[in-house]
Amino acid sequence: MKKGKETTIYDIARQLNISASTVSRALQDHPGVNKKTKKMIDDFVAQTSFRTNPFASNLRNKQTKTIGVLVHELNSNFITSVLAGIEKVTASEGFDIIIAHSSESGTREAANVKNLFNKRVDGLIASLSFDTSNLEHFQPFFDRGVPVLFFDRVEQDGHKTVVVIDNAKCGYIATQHLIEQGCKRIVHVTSSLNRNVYSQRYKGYRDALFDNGLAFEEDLLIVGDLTRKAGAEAALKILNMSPMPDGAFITNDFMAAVCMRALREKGVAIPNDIAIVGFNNDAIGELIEPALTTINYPGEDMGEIAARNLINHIKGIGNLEQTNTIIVRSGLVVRGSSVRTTPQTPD
Amino acid sequence: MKKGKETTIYDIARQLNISASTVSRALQDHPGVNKKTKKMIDDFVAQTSFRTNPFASNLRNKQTKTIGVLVHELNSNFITSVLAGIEKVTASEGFDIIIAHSSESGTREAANVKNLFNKRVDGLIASLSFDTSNLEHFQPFFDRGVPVLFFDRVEQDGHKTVVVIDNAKCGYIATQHLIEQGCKRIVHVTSSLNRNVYSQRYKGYRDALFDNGLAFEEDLLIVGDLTRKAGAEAALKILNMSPMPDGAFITNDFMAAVCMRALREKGVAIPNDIAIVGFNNDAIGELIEPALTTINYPGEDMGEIAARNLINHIKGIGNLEQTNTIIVRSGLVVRGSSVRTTPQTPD
DNA sequence: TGCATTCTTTCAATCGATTTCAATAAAAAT
DNA sequence: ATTTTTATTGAAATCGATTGAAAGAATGCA
Repeated sequence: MKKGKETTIYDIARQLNISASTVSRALQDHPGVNKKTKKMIDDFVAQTSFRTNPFASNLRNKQTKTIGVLVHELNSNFITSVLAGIEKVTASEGFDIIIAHSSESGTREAANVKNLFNKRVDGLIASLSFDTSNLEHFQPFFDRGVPVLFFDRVEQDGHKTVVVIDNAKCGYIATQHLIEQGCKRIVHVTSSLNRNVYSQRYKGYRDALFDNGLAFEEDLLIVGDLTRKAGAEAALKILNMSPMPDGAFITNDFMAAVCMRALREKGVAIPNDIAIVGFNNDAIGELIEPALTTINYPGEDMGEIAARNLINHIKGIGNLEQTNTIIVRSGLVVRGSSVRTTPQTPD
Repeated sequence: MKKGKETTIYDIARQLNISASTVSRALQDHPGVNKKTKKMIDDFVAQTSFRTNPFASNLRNKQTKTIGVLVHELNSNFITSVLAGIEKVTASEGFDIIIAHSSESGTREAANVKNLFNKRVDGLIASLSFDTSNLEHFQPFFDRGVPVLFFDRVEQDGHKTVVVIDNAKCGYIATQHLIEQGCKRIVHVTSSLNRNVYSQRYKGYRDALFDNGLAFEEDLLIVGDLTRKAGAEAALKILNMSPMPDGAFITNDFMAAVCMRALREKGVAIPNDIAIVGFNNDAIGELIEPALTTINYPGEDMGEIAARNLINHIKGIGNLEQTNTIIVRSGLVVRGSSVRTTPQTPD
């Protein structure tokens, strides 16, 4: 049984005394094949272990039926949800996905992009790494007309098709919510403001402060990466502020959880001393104490929408170049970490 | 710039007035090519946008440089770590991975296996779904001699190559630890005992009880799936037991976290009323209160080891058929959820 | 100088599926 | 009965890279 020759359409043709062309056509349900002939071929194929050779076929067709997915990191709830969404659509359309992750490094991202290009994916879905500053490395795709669709972490130049949530609005809602809980001094813990997601949330935060007549202070902005260490440092900074802030909008649930734990260990009461809102609606939010108020960020939907649009473009239904920005709905999920249980003392 | 013709080695050959064979050999660093010729070709290629056509190449070589990864679910910290480990190795070896997930369904698993087979992956790394009861659907791989390596969730028939941790030992250690903390009635919350990982952990649990002279009672075994709902139900069962157990070994950190939260909401003190040990060392364990004692389960290492062995087999270095079982080290991580802070009253 | 040896390069076949064009057979129309 | 359509099928070229065998060029040796 080991490593025998693969059956090919020629083998089938020979054994049925017909030509390979007919076999090929029959297998593709080409209309111009006699029903009886097709049945004969189908029956025969069902008995043998024939599997079509995708390389021969791709070589002719110049289509790979594969799309590349480039993400900044695999170890996050959000990303795996997106992948699940993408997978759902691609699988049903008979496309494979090749997943590459950049570990937040622009260099690795560029290498991955090049690799996916060489593998001749029919399209690309990408979320940019932390320190990606331009899209030069995507140029081969653009030049060759291979569709690229960005999601979540995107460039804000407005010339590319992107699938995002309204980060500014979410930032605004989160901050507004804290203000409504009586918070007057709200810190914002976030990451590199060069990335659209973070700069937009920051913008929303600033706008909400402004609209409510609250002053913004530089000190209230804490920028770090998204590691556990950064979360702990943020907590430390918050503790050392005086007066201590009474609210925190943290750009990521994991960071928020780390922060909360550190603060609580120092005896800070949440939400009464400081109310907290996270971002992402990760599973973790419901398991920590108090449960975390957060922005629901529909990863699976984003994945589905991205994949659907890309595949439609590839298939010639719809056109990515017409669609510029697809905004996925998102919203606030209120839980214990932000809802004050005792009345606030006025200043 | 759009969709121009791809450059091929024939184009290169024509423009340099040499034959395509020479170009092909030069690009593969074949020794029998004159240094000057090679340099000329390399220089030329560097200027053009040539990229080799992997389909033509695969068609000849009958190698896809792709390995399939079949997992039961994407939405877990453990699995993404495994994927990261696999990706690390495969990327450095120039292999692509195609990821498929079965959503814990045996039917989808079979469909995915078939698909990966048709895509002609050079090898397969798989973790079985929940309700997979036999390996029939892998038969095409076995028949054709395509290497398959199972990890974590495996069949226990001993004829396949597997990468696992010593689940029985881990179950034993976890239980022993609880006993050393003074626990006398220890529940075990787990999942389908048809899966090796859970049955082995259960075995370890039983052995530890036995070795310490503690009786096992059917009631102390709670079997469910790994959802949040199942976690909440388990907590309810525990609450309704009388006398209430004083220890819990839960097969998964997420479930443990859900359980803990539910118990605490009912006023149960952890670890003093009930000490808890989880399994997996997910990030969540350090963020909940109290922090969760757990078994460290090195996903990334398993991924790396699996990929390394598979690729070595494919490359003819080493042979999977000689290696039967690879056991990855693992161990207990003690945190607050299991360490009693007040002395236990004797019975 | 003549012949053997080593280096390079080319020729041509191959991998397997697809598709254009032509050929044949069968059915329909005149 | 003959011509025109229509339905099926087949022959052969094509996609692009690879490789064994053969030819050609360059070098060594007597």
